[in-house]
Amino acid sequence: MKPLLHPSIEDVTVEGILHALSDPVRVAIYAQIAASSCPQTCSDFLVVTDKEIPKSTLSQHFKTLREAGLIRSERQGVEMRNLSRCLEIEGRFPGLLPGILKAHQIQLGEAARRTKRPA
Amino acid sequence: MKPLLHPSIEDVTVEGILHALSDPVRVAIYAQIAASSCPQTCSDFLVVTDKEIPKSTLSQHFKTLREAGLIRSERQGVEMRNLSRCLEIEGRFPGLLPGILKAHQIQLGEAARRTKRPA
DNA sequence: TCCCGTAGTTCAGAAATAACGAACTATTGA
DNA sequence: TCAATAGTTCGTTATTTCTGAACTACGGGA
Repeated sequence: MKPLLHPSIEDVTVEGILHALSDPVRVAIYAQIAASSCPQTCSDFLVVTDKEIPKSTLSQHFKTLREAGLIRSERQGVEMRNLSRCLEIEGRFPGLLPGILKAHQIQLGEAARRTKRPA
Repeated sequence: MKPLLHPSIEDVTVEGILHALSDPVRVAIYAQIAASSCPQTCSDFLVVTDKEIPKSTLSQHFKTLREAGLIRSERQGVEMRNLSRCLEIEGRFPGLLPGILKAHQIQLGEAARRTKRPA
């Protein structure tokens, strides 16, 4: 099995980051990894946004996030620990990730309000 | 010909914005429209990032930006004037676009420095 | 040591999306 | 009315994404 690919921080591109986070499932995954202090496994996300995700699809999503430079994945025994590279990215592109995550939060809040008080 | 579609600001999504700006050509177009005080036409972008873009492709790129809510396109005589909706978006997702545009600028600056002093 | 269970990756075919040339529509000016 | 300019739409081709099935990797018993 090929070793996992982690781009060095200077190879990370804005387009790559935006593409990785332009998918609702991936941005939800990334937001949780970035918000959590302890690393998250893939299996923590078999259900995202009330939707079941096949594990092969999930694996591809993690690959996309990893190769965009957003997360670092390390094998820890039988499972894979994923943690955010937000500090590195903040050093290179200050404000980018906070802006995206904040916007994501706002959108989540609006959706919650809509379902709570429907019309 | 169908009238152009402009989503109302509450229908604009973070994912849509990120997807629209995850393409190098589109982010370059949008950055120029956002930076310029006067509206820009499609034809201003037949060459972007030193690459010729076929006009049908260009038209699709503008459609993507438009339907993501990033720009407003208005016919003015024979041409189409495009202007940024950044104020509206800033009202809904504060910091999102500035963060992305700033990161884009940083990346442009690095690329320029690399080609000026190669190796 | 040899299975077995769990966690995740890889592969391959199908489905969805994007690119672009050719044909079309809309507007202006001669 | 005709020609020229600016963009859009359509249809085909190319690329990307999704997902089930098969596979790899590691850990823990018997």
